[in-house]
Amino acid sequence: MFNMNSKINKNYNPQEQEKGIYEEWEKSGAFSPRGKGKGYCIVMPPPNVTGILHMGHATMLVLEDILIRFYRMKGRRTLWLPGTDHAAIATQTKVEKLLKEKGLTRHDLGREKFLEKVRDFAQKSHDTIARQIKKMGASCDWSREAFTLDEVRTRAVRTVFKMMYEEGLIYRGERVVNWCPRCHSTLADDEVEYKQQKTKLYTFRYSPDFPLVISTTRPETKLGDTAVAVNPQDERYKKYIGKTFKVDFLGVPLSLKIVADRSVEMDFGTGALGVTPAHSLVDWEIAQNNGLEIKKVIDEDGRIRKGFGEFSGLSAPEARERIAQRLEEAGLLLAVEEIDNNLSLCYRCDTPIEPLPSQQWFIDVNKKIPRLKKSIKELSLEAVEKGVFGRPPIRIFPERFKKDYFHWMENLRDWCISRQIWYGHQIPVWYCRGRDKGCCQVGCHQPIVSVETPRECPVCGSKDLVQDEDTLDTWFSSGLWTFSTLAQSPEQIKLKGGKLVIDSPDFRDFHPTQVLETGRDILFFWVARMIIMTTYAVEDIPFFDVYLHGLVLDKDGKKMSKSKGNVIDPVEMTEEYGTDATRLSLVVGTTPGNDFRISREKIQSYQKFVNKLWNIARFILQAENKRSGEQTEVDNKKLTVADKWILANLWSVMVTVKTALKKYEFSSAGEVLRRFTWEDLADWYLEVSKFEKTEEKGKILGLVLENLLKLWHPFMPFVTERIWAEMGKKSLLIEESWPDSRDFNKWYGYSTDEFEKIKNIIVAVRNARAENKVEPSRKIKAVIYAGEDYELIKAAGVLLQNLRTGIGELEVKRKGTKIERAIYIAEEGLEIYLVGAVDEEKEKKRLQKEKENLEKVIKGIEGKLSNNDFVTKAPAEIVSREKERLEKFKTELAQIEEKLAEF
RNA sequence: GGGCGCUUAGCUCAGUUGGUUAGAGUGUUUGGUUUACACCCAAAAGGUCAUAGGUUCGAAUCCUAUAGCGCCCACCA
Repeated sequence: MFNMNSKINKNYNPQEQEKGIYEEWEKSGAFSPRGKGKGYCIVMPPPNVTGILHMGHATMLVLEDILIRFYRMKGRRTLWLPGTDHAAIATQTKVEKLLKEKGLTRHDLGREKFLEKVRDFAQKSHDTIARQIKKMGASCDWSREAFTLDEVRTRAVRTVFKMMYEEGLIYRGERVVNWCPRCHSTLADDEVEYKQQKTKLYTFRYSPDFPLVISTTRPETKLGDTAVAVNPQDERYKKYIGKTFKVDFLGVPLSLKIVADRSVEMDFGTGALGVTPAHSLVDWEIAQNNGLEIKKVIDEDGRIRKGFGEFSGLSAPEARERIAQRLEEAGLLLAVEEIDNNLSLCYRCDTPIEPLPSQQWFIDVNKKIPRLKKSIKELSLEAVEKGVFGRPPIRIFPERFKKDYFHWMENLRDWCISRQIWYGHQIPVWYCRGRDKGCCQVGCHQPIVSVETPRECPVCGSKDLVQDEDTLDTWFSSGLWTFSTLAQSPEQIKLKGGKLVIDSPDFRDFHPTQVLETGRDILFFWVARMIIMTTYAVEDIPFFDVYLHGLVLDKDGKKMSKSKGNVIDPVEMTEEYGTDATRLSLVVGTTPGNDFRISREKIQSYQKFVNKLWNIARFILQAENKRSGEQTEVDNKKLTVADKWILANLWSVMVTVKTALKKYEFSSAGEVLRRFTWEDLADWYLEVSKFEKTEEKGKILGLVLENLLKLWHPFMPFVTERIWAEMGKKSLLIEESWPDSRDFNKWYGYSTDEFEKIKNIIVAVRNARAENKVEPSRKIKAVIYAGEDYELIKAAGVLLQNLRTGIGELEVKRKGTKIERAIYIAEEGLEIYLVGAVDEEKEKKRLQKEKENLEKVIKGIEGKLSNNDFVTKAPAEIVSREKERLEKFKTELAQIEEKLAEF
């Protein structure tokens, strides 16, 4: 057993405990699925191997660990499968930056050498990340750890690629793509970022004889215009539609067709749009619809290509200047104005994007899959809308994100999956360079798509094959994550009856996975793509539920970023305040899907809580004066009102926590537990137990602690496990079973009212003393006229005297006469006099305040009850409750008024 | 331009299907070496629930509009 001290320290020290406890868990095998229960699986969103863990990762780990520990304790056969993502572009960029410091580029090293460097870096990152995941207490099954780029996952990637290719969903084509001239790679639509900025809008004529005037922010691309588009409704231009004009644009001949397109806005600029099919996504589509010629002006380095007169060879910005200047000289430039514009930037390096036509691989999202008679888009929409393959619809928490999902999916365009970088899954396509049979000339580009690396061309038998240089978009491989991780070896991944089959025990036990938990910013990047890939390939949903957490912001509500220097490192926090405190701070007080702030102060406050729990345990273990592991039955007949109260409350906490966790309401579960622990247990019941010494107390305290530790364990695994050991338990808490409220149903029947009454009296006495400024050390005499509650108050005398009320002598009667010159409390239908300590001025003030309070409430209730509509229309139960309350307050008011009359 | 979220105590946030005098943490004030904890205990102050309408017997909660803040999507040539 780990680090057991004979003496229990006053303060809990997480640093001394956590490592040993984690090792103990790992050794026990508790992280691996066990038993025969129903499978419950979460596949961990794989952190990128680009460096270290951040608060977002920590949040993900904590939420998932809570679910996993909860369901594990509930007896499910639980698997949490960890892994990392190679994050192609991000990782490659990181390494390129490191090289740049030495004045090198990846081309200086060559593909193989460079990849070696990247793999090295990735391995180091991975090791750091794995260590950090453990530090957070994540109870995931390391024996099944996966990597998006390992052998098994590669097999899955290639197999799905081949399927898609053979079903005609993957095609290679020329399209306008987002091109980063710096990275020399394409970017997916959602990898493009926009920045608001001022740009010049040039309004000009192509040539003196051309009838239309157009506006543009990018004159340099106008060299490639092949049409001018106008709105079909536009009266000004209707007469030109369909005509073609030959013009001389600053020495470059253009042939411009006038076409109609609804996307052209009549009131923007001149209402006429110069169409540049090669360098604008919108224009490309107009060109497709009208069969226009595509003329490429800018090359992959961002320079003007040959054949454009004096402009060839210039960079795009240079060409822009030059053209503006020439237009002005020729008197064709009519206006230049500043407008707000969104500049497209590469999300990795902030370089302006150059839309370019280029040969890329795409997934067709609208083509019907022959096997399923539906398109990828239809399938993915249905999976959330009404369910597919006999599964219920995928549930998204919080539900509002469903709308975002639908909107995104409905507007999804063909997915460009090729990237011009080296790190990642190289596209499993080979081209034959054999010349012997004349069929496979260089450039014939008849692709060979294969899972295994092919040895020879199936057509000509040539062995001179070359693999496509490009790699796949990183989301292609992470899109397969929920099922690719459930294969243990490449051989288990097969094609059967057209669909992909994972022939493994894990897949049978754990797919579909239960819930995909991740940051709300990843919904489109990843969650949507998993739904696409899984429904397509394995004909099933990847998960039943999606839970999205918000972004972690700094204490000023700003996004954390290295450049702002406001990053709080989660691991550093665990070292400073303990992992349990860090975990709580990421869970309690947050709302699903909403961003939340984190600060040292917040974590610190939970550190205090952890310590509080530690001391609660310390007290209970001392009070019991034994650390017996075993619990004995409590004798129900010997319970006091306080005993019943704590047990009944514990019962309802059990139920609340269970229901909340099942609905992913982490925060409210934690809140309920915190309240019970600190207020009910520590502030009240433990205090009671110091004075109300009954035979059953020790047993009850032990029972409460034991169950409380179980309920807290998913949230604070370390400290609870440690206390569990202190209790002398032989087993590990992680392996214990969740308290089933049904086993404690008798507690449900216990009334809490009596002890609540005692509590209220005690609070009222403390308050009255404080308001009268009675010195704390001064004992006073109390006389209580208890009426029907005589027995109850009599029995609770020891509590009334000891729980910080400063009551020395206590006299309890059924009724009696008024006592003058005493502090007077009318509470719970009782009359309480604190004798000999009254400060007339203060007491008068206090009673006055009481009176005003009561009058306000009474007025409110009377208002309600005098309203005929309320009495007739509100539920009878509400009305009678109000009546009762009115009675009670009126009695109290009368008592206080009578007392006030003395002054 | 389209959509979403937020606006509740000085600060950070809860507030489940409308129903006691709207809660917590933190901060503030007052007072406490009380044999688990000063990382503690007790008490208190502090809110026209953004604004204006509406629905309802009853609204922080449902509806409409407005304002401010934040985010997402689309993108304007």
